[in-house]
Amino acid sequence: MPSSDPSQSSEPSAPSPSGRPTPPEAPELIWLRPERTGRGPRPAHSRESIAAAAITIADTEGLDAVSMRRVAAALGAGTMSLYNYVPKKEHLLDLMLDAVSGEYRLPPEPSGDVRVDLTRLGHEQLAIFRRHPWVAALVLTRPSIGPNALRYTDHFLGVTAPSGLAGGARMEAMAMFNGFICQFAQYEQTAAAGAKWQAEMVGYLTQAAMSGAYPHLAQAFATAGPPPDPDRAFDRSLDRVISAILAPPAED
Amino acid sequence: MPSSDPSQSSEPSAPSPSGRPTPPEAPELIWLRPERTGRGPRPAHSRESIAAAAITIADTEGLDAVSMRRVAAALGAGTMSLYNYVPKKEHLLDLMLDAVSGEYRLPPEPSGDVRVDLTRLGHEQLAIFRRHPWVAALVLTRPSIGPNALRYTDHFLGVTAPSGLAGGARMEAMAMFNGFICQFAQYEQTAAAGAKWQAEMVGYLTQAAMSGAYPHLAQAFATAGPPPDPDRAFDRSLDRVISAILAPPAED
DNA sequence: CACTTCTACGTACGCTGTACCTAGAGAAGG
DNA sequence: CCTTCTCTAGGTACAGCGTACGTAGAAGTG
Repeated sequence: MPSSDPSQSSEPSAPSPSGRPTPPEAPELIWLRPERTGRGPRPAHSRESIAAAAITIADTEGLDAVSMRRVAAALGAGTMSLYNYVPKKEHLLDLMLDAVSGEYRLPPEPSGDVRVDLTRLGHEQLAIFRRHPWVAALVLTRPSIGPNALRYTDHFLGVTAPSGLAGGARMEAMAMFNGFICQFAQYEQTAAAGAKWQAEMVGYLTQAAMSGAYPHLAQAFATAGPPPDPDRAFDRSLDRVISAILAPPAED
Repeated sequence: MPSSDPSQSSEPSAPSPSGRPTPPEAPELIWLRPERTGRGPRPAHSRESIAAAAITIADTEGLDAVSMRRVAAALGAGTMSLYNYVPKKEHLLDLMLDAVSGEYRLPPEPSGDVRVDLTRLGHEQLAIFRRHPWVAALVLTRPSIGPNALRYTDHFLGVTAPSGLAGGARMEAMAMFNGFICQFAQYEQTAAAGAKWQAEMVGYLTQAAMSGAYPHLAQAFATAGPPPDPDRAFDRSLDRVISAILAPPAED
């Protein structure tokens, strides 16, 4: 089928006539690139194994430790060999995120109570974020929707179907839902990262509150009780988010 | 006063007796470090001018272009001189974020209507995020509270004071409020970043929806109307967030 | 068989953050 | 005054990063 005349090409996207074939329009999205074309030798690795290796590194040593060299070494491959599987490092991150999204255990059928289903889903999401501390920060800055994330999306849409909200509204709802949980997890992570940082922060805040320059902050400090249990705080806020989601749309 | 006997030092935080004085406990938080100690020559730059230079670079060339060398060059200084002002690059980012927080124009008195005040505040925040496209991604991953951010916090607490919520609850409310706006801005940014990316994403999604593997996604696609105006979508979702915030706490 | 197309991977480049060191400026103590 | 001490300025250097490019060989296609 590629035997058409190569001489005339009005489009600038045509393959260059030079030595290297210059794959004409390699999609930016890695999910649109086939993992295997069938020609040539069989690859020694798979996207799955690559993602797993990278995730192991990120879990144990942090996301900064995930470099192309490091992952390649973990696979027993040369550094540049990785680029046969992953055109850019960003795509490696995409693979990692989607692999983590594969950890969701989604019940096959909605329970019938939207609140119950969403609460369950939220807890599962938080558990995943806690299991992989690097995920929250990554997903906040890099939205990427692989096959497993699509499964999650589909599940969310199914669970919220009885709410009476339209498709677009449920998409927005999912964005709010995920966003809240992500940020909660991210906050937990940074707080847990450095005890010294947290101690200094508390000192700085109290000092600021007592300086008189921030009266409402001082008042809030005074009326604030003991630091809340994170799990209870999560449940409380998640409840608010779910309520916000399920409220009937405003008639403006 | 520092003429006490240096021989015995029971505390491990004492300056080491070696040649270098080893600044005993430099705080990790840059806001706890004095900008100037009074000794030695006057610095040629200020935190403010450094932050301004870095912000200009980030605004025009993106956050990735903000490197220590680049900022130093913009200031007409040697690369390593920057480290006299900023112990680590992270702290430069802290300076940038707080400088941007200084752009808030906060009305001196609450209007009396909490919803109105919060809506106004949200719009101002979104405007800032749109003015500085790099801020959203940064603040999502790096919470840092400088003096200007404290002003904002204080304002928020003041505005929400009539809501009847306790101090801690209003802190959580602020986290949700800021988090939502941040994420909205961040989504806008990534969507605006690459038209090609967006086009591919749409193609990928529709293809996925039609594949039959994601029935609810397909259904949502079918019932979804035209892509909503971003400003209207923001207002709609912001309204929901404010409602969630102002709802009385659950009595569980 | 030849031909094409793939994989594997070494080398190399430009860039990053920053540890360390040397000068010299200028305030503080005698 | 001079000495001393602390600060600033900035050069050099290093380890590590992402990745462009080129080459060698394996595997599937005609």
